[in-house]
Amino acid sequence: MARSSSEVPAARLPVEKLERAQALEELARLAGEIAHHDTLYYQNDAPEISDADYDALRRRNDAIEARFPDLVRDDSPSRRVGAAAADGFGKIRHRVAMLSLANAFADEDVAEFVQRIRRFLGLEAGASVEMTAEPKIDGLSISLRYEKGKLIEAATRGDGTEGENVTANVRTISSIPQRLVGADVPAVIDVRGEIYMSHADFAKLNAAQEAAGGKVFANPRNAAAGSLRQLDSRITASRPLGFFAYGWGEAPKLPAETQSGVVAAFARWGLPTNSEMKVCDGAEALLAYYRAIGARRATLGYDIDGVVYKLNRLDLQQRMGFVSRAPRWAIAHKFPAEKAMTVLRDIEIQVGRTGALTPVAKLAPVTVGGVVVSNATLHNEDEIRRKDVRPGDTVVVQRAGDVIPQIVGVVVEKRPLDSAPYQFPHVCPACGSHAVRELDEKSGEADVVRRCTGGLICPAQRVERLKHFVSRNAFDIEGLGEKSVQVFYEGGFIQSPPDIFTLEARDRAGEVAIANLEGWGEQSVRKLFAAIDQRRRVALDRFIFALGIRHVGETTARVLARAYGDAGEFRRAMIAASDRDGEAWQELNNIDGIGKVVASAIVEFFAEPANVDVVDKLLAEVSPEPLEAIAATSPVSGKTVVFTGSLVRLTRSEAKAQAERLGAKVSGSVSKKTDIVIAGADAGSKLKKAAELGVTVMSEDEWIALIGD
DNA sequence: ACCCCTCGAGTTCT
DNA sequence: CTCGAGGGGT
Repeated sequence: MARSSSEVPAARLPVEKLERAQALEELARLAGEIAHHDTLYYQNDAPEISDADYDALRRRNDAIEARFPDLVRDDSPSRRVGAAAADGFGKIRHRVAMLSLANAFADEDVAEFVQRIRRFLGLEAGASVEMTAEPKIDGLSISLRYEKGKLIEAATRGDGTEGENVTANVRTISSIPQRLVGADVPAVIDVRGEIYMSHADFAKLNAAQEAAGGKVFANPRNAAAGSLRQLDSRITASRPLGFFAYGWGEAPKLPAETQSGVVAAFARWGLPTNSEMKVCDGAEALLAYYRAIGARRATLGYDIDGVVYKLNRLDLQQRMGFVSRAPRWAIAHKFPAEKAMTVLRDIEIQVGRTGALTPVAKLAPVTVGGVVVSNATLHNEDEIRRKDVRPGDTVVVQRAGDVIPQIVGVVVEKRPLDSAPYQFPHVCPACGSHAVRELDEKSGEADVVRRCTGGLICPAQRVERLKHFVSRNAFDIEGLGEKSVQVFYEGGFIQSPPDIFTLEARDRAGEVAIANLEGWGEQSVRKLFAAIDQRRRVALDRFIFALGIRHVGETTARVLARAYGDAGEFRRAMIAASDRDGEAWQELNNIDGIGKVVASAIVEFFAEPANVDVVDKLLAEVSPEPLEAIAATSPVSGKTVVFTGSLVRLTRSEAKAQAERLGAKVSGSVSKKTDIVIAGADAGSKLKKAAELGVTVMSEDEWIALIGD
C-alpha cells in the first residue's frame, strides 16, 4: 500500500518533560489525528503517512498515557481495537438487549399467537386479551438513552447486545428531541424506536444525489441507514430522517401500566410516535387492522413491511417472558413476499461444519423487494427432487419474511429441451469422501441431509468449524471473521482453534508471517493480536458452544455450562460419561433439555482423541469463566428443582423461566441430586421416586411462598 | 405411540 | 428465516 507524503509532527518535548496540561492537550490531538489516519487507511484505502510514522504517533500516545494514566481518554486510540477503529464508531453495550420479533405470515399464525397467549396465561378460549397493533416501519432500530430527560447516548441495534455509538449523528436529527419534557419523565429511560426516511424525502434526496453525480440509494431503508452511518455528522444533518418511538430498554420506572399508555406518555414528552397505533381485542380485530393498514400501505408516506402486535398489559408481558431472542408477547405480521422470475444458472454444493451438503442455486441476478439476489438455498436433495429444479430452468424467487430468498417453483414451459433431472453428488466436492444419508436407528428412514463422511480430513469441514469457533456467539474475535479464517487456514497459519491463540507467539518466532499476506499491514496484525488476547477470558457457555459439538447450540451450551460450572469438570465428566452404566452418563441425561441423542453426540465428541486434544490445547491458552449467577441471594439459587404434575397458578414454562431467573437448575427427572420436587395435581411416578429418595416435596403454593412472589 | 414445542443448523445480503 | 429433529409431556 503506497504511503506518500510523510507528515511527521514537528519536534516536541520528550514525554518525560511534558506538563500535565500539555499532555492533556496532546492526547486530544493524537486521538483525533490517529482516528483520522485510521479512517484513511481502513475506509478509504488511501493512507497519507507511512506505517512507521503512524506507529510513531501511536507509540507517543502510549508513552504519554503510561505517564499520565488518569488522562487516558474514552476515545483513546489505545482502547480501540479492530472494528471499532475500522468503522469509525465506538460500541455501546445495550443494558437491555434489543430483541427481534417472531413473525406471522398467515391469518392462522395470528390466531395461533393469540391462542398461545391465552393458553400461557391460563385464560379461557374467548377471553379478552388487549393487544396493540401498529405498522412495522421499515427503517433502522435505534436505542436512545435519556437521563434526567436529556439525550445522552444513541446506539444502533447491532447484534442486539452491542450496537454502534451514533450519538453525534442522532443529535442532528431534528425529529428526535434533545430533551424530554413533562412531570413524569423518569430519571433514566432507553427509548427504542425506528429511524426512517419518508417517501417524499427519499425521492428528493435521490434527485439531489443524481444531480450532484452522487450515489443513488436503492430504497428508503438503505438511504436512512447510509445517512445515519456517516462519519461526518454534517452529512447526517443534511439528510431528512424521521423517527417513531415504540418501545423501551432499560426503564426502571415506567409512566404507565400498558404498552399504549407508555407510548402515549412518549408523545406527551415530545417524542414522535406513530399515529396509526391502535388497541385491539382478539385475533379478528388484529386481522381487520392488518387488512386496513395493508390497503393504505402505499399512501402512508413511509415504507412498512408489516404490522406489529403486542400484548398491552405490561404485567402480562412480564409474565410471558422471552423465548431465545424474541418476546413471547409480541409478533410481527409481515406482508406477503414480493416475487420475481430469473434463470437458475447452476447448482453449487456447499459443505457445512457438520459435513452437511447443501445445494445452493446460483441465479442470474434479479431484484426482489429492493435487493439484488443471486443465490438461494435449495435446502437438500429431496427439495430439489420435489420441485424438480434443474440448471437452466427459469424459476420464481421470493424473499421469505422479506429476507431470505427462496425458490418458489419452476416455470416448466420455459425449460430447455435438453435438460435432465439434477443428479445430487454422492461424494463430497471438497474432499472426495463418500457422502451418505444416515439411517434412523428405529424407523430405518434416511436422513434428509447427505453428509460428507470425511470428518476432520475434509478441509471444508475444518474451515467451517473454525468459522463457527470465531463466530459472533462463540469466541467473537474482532478482525478475525470468516474471510480471514479462510485465508489463515489456506496459508497454513491456523489449522484448528488452538492455533489462533498461539498465532502471536509463532509470528514473533518467525514461524509464520502474517504481515506478508495481502491486506495485512503491521497495524492490522497488531490489532488482531490484541483482539485475540481479549478473548483469552471467555464465558464458559461460549467456550462450549464454540467447540461445535453436534446438537449443542447456544441454548444447550448454556445449559451445560450451568450444569458443570467449570471447563475442566465438564471435560472430565464428558469423558467419564462414555461409560453408559456410570454415574456421569446418568447425570448428563438428567439435565433438562438433554436426551439420548444430544448426550450421545457430546460423548462421541469426547471419545475422539483429536477433539480432546483440541480442548486441552485450548484450555492451556484460554480461561473459560463460569456463568454469572443469576440471583445468588434467592432462596433457591443453586438448587436443582423438578416440576411435576399439573400446575395451577403458573404454567410450566412460566415456572421454569422464573426458577431459572432465580438461579435454580430445572431438571426433568428426579434423582438424588434433586433438592426440591414441586408437585402439582395428579403427580405420578416422579413424586413416588422423590418419596423413595427422600427428596423434599412441596406444593405449588409452598413453592411460590418460598420464592416470595 | 403420538404431539407439541423448542432448539440447532444452514443460508442471504447490506 | 425455515426446516427438521430432539425432548418431554400426554
